[in-house]
Order: sequence, then structure tokens, then C-alpha cells
Amino acid sequence: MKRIIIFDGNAIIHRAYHAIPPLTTKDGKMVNAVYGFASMLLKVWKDLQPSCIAVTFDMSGPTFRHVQYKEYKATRVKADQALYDQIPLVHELVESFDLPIYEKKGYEADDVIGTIVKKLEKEKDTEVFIVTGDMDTLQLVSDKAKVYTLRKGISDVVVYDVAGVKARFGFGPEKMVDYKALRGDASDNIPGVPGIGEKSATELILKFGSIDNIYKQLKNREKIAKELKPGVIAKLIEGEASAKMSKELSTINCDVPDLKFDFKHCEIKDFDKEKISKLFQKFEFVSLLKRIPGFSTEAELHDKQGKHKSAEKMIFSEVNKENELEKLIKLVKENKSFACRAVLSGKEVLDSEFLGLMVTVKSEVFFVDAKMVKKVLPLFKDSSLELVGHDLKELIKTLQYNFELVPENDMFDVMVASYLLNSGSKAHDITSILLKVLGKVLPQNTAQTSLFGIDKKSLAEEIFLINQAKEKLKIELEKADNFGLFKKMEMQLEYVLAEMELNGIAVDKTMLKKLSVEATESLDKLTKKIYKLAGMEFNIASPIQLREVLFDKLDISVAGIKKGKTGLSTSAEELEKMRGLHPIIEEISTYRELAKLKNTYIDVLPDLINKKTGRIHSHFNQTVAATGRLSSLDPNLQNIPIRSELGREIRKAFVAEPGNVLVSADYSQIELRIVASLAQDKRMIEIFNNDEDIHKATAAAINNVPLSEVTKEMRYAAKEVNFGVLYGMGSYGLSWRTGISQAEAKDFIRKYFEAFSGVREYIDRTLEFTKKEGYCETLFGRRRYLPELNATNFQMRAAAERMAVNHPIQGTAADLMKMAMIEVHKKIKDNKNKSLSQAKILLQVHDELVLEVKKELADEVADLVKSIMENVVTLRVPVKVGISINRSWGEMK
DNA sequence: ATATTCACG
DNA sequence: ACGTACGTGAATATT
Repeated sequence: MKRIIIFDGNAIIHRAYHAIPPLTTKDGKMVNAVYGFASMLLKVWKDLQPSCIAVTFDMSGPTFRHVQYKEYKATRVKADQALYDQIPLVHELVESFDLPIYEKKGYEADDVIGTIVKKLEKEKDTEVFIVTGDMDTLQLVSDKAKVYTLRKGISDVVVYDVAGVKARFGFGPEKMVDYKALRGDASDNIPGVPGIGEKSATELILKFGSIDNIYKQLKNREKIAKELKPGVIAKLIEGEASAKMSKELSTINCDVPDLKFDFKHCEIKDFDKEKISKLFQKFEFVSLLKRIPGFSTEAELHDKQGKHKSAEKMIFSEVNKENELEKLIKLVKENKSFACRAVLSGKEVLDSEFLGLMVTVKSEVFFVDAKMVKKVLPLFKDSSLELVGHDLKELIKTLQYNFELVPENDMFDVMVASYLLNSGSKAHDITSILLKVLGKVLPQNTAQTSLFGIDKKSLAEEIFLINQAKEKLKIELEKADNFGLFKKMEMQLEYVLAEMELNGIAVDKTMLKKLSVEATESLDKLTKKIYKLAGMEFNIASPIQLREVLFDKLDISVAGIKKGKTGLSTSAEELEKMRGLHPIIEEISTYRELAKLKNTYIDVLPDLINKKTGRIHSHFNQTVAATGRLSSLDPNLQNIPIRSELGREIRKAFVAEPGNVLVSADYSQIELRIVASLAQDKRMIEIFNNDEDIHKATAAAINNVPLSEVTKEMRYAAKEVNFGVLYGMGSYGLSWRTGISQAEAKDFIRKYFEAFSGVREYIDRTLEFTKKEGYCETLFGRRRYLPELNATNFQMRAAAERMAVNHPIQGTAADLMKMAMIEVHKKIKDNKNKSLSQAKILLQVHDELVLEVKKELADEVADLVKSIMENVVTLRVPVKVGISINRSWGEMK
């Protein structure tokens, strides 16, 4: 038996708004209706154990009832703005639970509910519960449909089935409409029959059953006079028209057109619990958190495990005197471990004032003001001490920038630990970690700074709890066999990244200005040209408007244009298919490319130059990419153009200071080399050992021809297959990319795996392992969990399979680069030759490392970097690194 | 907040 | 029959 719940969103919101006292979040947002809605949802979820949930809402604007009767709902006073403000929040909540929303312009939620109920009544073995806050949907009650509604407040509920309606009103649900038509409904301004109230209406319905019958009987005056009082008869005659209209208004329309209701959509899915708990935290629904289905058990589990520790209370103090400072230092040394966090006036180390350090030992948290901090700094030089924190890169940067001090402690970054344990998740912020690891809910997202200054107590609480989370994370890391990876790779890398971020890179502002002027001119010309070709002016940057112009106005039609959710796509790829059909296409492609580069890079980069250093300081995020790669942001320096001519010009604006040069070192075909090595494929290993062109050699192998007979086309196709292997492609993908038929592509892939049978076996092994263990891993044990691999849904499973194939390859490459970076950094710093220590690592772009160095030292540094990168690990094939040395990044290679 | 598009490896 | 390669970040329009 399937149990389906249809939620009457608006009714619940209204009810909750009025039933629950004003409830606001810390920043003053009213959330009482959201709270009521959430509470109701969770209650129903628990009480009814549904298999499906759908949510309906009213839509703003007039409905067909307003068209019929302009006074409809006219007496209703407009609800408070405070209520309306909560509607989007409720939508957000519903979407976070991954529940579908049904609504239809021109209809009320009741009509949508009615339509869905009627559809579901045809299904076997289903039972529908309408969850609402009023009685309007009682007319829909049947053998299969029940109404679950609120008696008073929001917790006192009652369920109406057919018998329930009879017990309450004396007649069945099928008579509800007629009853309401007689009685009217003041809140909707449905008049009914004036003078007939609840009592007479009930009596009339019991006697005659329906309005139609009443008026039929009324024709027989003599007979009716015996049954009804003269006053009632008079009112009925007088109100006939009103009664009939009221009936129409009260009748729920169960035929809402184009309502795409689908069972499957509202089946309860495995919603994102992290997302929900975050949302609940945002709304400060602390007490509701444990009522989230499937959530309470987890939290309780954590609670039980960690009771002895988390029961500790924090003791917070601000250090004011010298002797207190000494006590703190002594405590740290005795304990051999401390947690620390820098307190800054702003978000960016470079642009903020250093205010002090928050230092924790066991249950004691001390705030050490900047003025007194000198005394504690030596603690960071003691390598026998463990340093715990969240996002230690920020602490390293702070110490380095303000005190030229590089910590030498044994580091444990809770953020990175959390990431290593589940690299697929993005929730590694303090709040999420504490919730997940300790089951603790922080009172509110404690922004470091606010209008009211810094809330030291909150910061103290955070670092105190983070310190507690450490032990558990350490155990988890050891269980996953990842503690070594954590210490030797990730923790070491943090120093390198911190330094790279502080280093920044110089940018030639004048050059960008010039490019900007040129781009503006070109864009102006292009715009005019496009308007003329289109015969109208429109926003070229709007895909919707562009779509109208291309497909409707100019009627450019070609088969096989991809469709998105909203209609035909106008992406560069699709435009390419239309090239030649109309001169406007080419202009639009050019416009797009130019506008993109101008808006994303040319005009933005100059503003990102730091005022103090005159350089651009990107952030290298260590806990984002699921495969172990880094990511770069604010600005993203890992997607600076290179492929187009103008792109390369932009790269040329990234320069070395006078007297310096940039040294770029990049791994050649690193991912394919890793495939050859991991798969132990004899043929592929041979190709690399012979230092052949991998794509050309692949083409020769597939086509079974000597190298000398490989054509350009063959090489191109082979290259695509090589990439395809890295990504776990299918035959359709290959045919689509290369333009060969699917059958040919299939044949091509078959031949590929015949030639490289080791690769085929490796992929099969990987999938088997991942399916069995629930995760796949890189050469160095970096895991990625892929539970979806066992999903029944084909799409989800196929996607997970591709990820399982790709992760060990992309991730191993990331591992190699990380190890190389650590080693390069160490060699530069440790070098006896002091001059080398001036070399700086600036950027990492996945397989490329960019350094800045004095001209005279360029060759020496280049050799060093090359040798480290090539030898950081021994594969079954040689690892090759290309070097280029230039004044700008655009002139490389 | 989401979708679309596009920059990179 | 499915629906079309992996991993990112940013700008823009639109709801």
C-alpha cells in the first residue's frame, strides 16, 4: 500500500503564521510560519510514514473564480508582509527536502490538490492524505482520500475520513459542496444563501441532499410548505442565484489542465541531510534538527560515542597579565597539543588588522591580544607540539605575514581531515564539521566580525569544539588508512599553499587597459552589426532573447539542436552547427567570445590587484575538488585563457617583476602515463618508454598500421579516445565528439581495448573494487566514496561508474603534483645556496607549476623543479616535464 | 537561487 | 531504453 501525502502549503503557512508567536532569527528575520510548516512536515512524516509527498501552493494573481465572481475573496484583508516574506523560505525548505511543488497560475492550491487526488484515486493500493489547515478540501474525502487537518494551534490534529465527515456534519463528503453553497464562506466572501447559516444548511442538506433537489422540491409549494418554515423558503427563493453561484465557487476544480503530476517525482528520495541541517541552522530551528527523518539516530549515535569528552565545559578567559601568559605557555607544553585560530579585523589576511590569537588547551580557551602575542609565538617553533585548527592555512598566512614566522608544529587541520574523509562533500566549514563529528549545533553562524565587533566568546566556543572534533577525525583517518596521506601530503602542502597565496602574481595593468579599450570597440561594432542582421535590438547576452531572434524571428532551423530545460540551446557548440546558415551566427560567436574574455578577465583582473602588494593573490582551496585537485578562486587563476589568440594576450599580462622571470614546468601527458602505469598495460607502457607521440601511436595500434601511415584524422580520433578513456566514455559520446557514426565509434572502442587490453582489465577491476568497497582510490590511497555505483537508476549508476574510473587517474595526478610542490618548496627553502630561497612558487594549474625567480637563477631553478617533478614518484613509465622560461605567462611554450 | 554559458586542466 | 566524458569557478540573465 502506497501512502501519498499532499501538502496544502498556503493553508499551513497561514495557519502557522497566526498560531505561532513571532519567532525571529538573530538577524531579525521572521520565521514563525516557516517553523510551523517545517514542524508540520516532520510530524506528518513521522506519523503517517508516507512513501510519497507532494506540496502545493497558491499562485499570486486572479483565479478563474475571480473571473466568475469579482467579489471572490474581496473582503479578505491582505495578509501581513511578514507572512509573504516567509513564502520563499518555505519553498527553499521544500526544495531542500527534494519534494516536488505543484502550482498552477489561475488556480488555487485546492484545485491542484483535487486534480491530483482524482488522478490517484484511479491507482490501486494507494491512499491519499491531504494535509491542510482548513476544511475546504473535505469535499475530496473518499474511500481512498483523507484529510489531515488542524483543530487548533498546530499540534492538535484530526483526520477526516468518510465516517469522520459524517460524524462531524451528519452527512458525507459528497454533500460538502452543497452545504457550503448554502451556508456560504465568510472568509472567501462566498455569499451562500443570505440568512441561512450552519444550522439551517445542515438541516436542508439532511432533508434534501443537494441544492438541485432543494430547488426542484421548491416548485411543489404545497409539499414544501409542510417541511420548511416560511422564512427559510423565502430566503431560498430570494437567494437562488446566489446559491447556484456559490456552489460553483465552492466546487474544487479537479480538472486543472496541464498539471504534470507524476508519482515518481514525489517519492521520498534520499535528500541531502547536510543541506537540510544547514538550512535549519540558518533558520535557527535547533529543536527541529533531531526530528529530521534519519537524522536523529545519527546524532544520537555521535552523542553516545562522545559523551565523556563533549560533556566538558569551556573555560574562557582573556589574557591580560604576564603571569597568565606564562600559565598558558606552560599548559600548552605540558599538554603537548593546542588548538589555535587567528582573530582578524576582516576576512583577508592581507587587508586586515591582526587582533590576536585564540588558544585552546583542553577545556581552557585563552584570547591573547595582539599586544601580548609576542610571548606565545615561540610555541609555533616547537616541533614537538601538535597544532590543531580549522583552516590552518589562514593561521600560517597570518603568522607569516605579520611576524615572518612559519609554524613548525605537527599540524592537524580539521577542515582538511574532514575533506579527506569525504572528498565528495563540500561541507567542511566549522558548523558542518561540528554537527557531523560531535552532533553539536552551534547557536548561530558566528561570523568572525559583525557590526558589533568580534564575538570572542563564540570564536572561543568554536575553537574549543574543533579541538574536540580532532580526536574523532584522527581515528576516522586511521580507519580509512589515510592518516599518512593526511600528515605527509595534505598538512605539508598547507605551508606551500599559504606561501603561494601570500606571494601572488604581478599583472601588467596598462596592457589590460589597452586590451579593454580594443575589446570595447570591437564589441560596439559587433553589436551594431548583429542588430542590423537581426532587424531589431535585443540583449545579445540573454540566451532567451537570442533564442527568440535566431529560431523564431530569423527562423534559422537545423536538425539536432540541443534542448535545455527551457528550450533550444544557443551554446557555442550549437551555434557551430548553424554556421553558414545565416551571417549573424558568426558575429554572435565572435561577440560571445570577446564579451566573455572582457567581462571575466580583462576588466576584472585590474581590480583584484592588492593595494599593498601590487599583485593578485588568488586562494588555492584544498578541500573542494572531489578528486584531490586544488581549486583556485578570487580570482580563479586556473582558468586564465590560452586557447584563443586574445586569450593568450590576457596571459601575457601576467608577468615577472623587473629582473625576474617566470619559470613554468608542466607534466606532459601525465594522466595517460598514470593510466599506463596503473593498468600495467604492456603496449601503452612501451609507447611511453619509447617516447613516442602517444596519440599517434594509439592511432597506429587501433588501425593496425605502422606509425608512418597514421593520418592526421586517425591521430585526432585516437586522441579523443584516449581522453575518453580517462573520462569513462561510451560509444555515443565518442561518435558525438568525433562525428563518426555510433557503430564506427563502438568498433573503434572495441579495437582500442583489444590493443590496450590491460586498460580494459584495469577499468573492470576498478569498477568491481568500487562496487564492493564503496569507494575507489588513487595510487596513494586518496579515497572517493561512490555509493551511487549500486543505484538502480541507470543514469546515476552510469555517472558514478565514470567517476570511479576517472578518480584514480585524475586523483593520482593531483597527488603527484602535490608531492612535487612540497618537495620543490622544501628544496628552495632548505637550500644552502641562500639565493635560491628567493625563488617563489606562484601558481599551480593542475599539471603546471609556475615560479618566479631572479633571471640569473632561472636555469638552476628550472633544472631543480624538473628533476623533482619527474622523480617524485617512480611509475612504470617515465614521467616527463616540460620547462619554459619567460618574462610573461603568455609566452610560455 | 538557478540556469546557461564558457574559461581552464 | 536510458542519454551521452572527468574536474573546477565566474559572469550574466532571469525567476
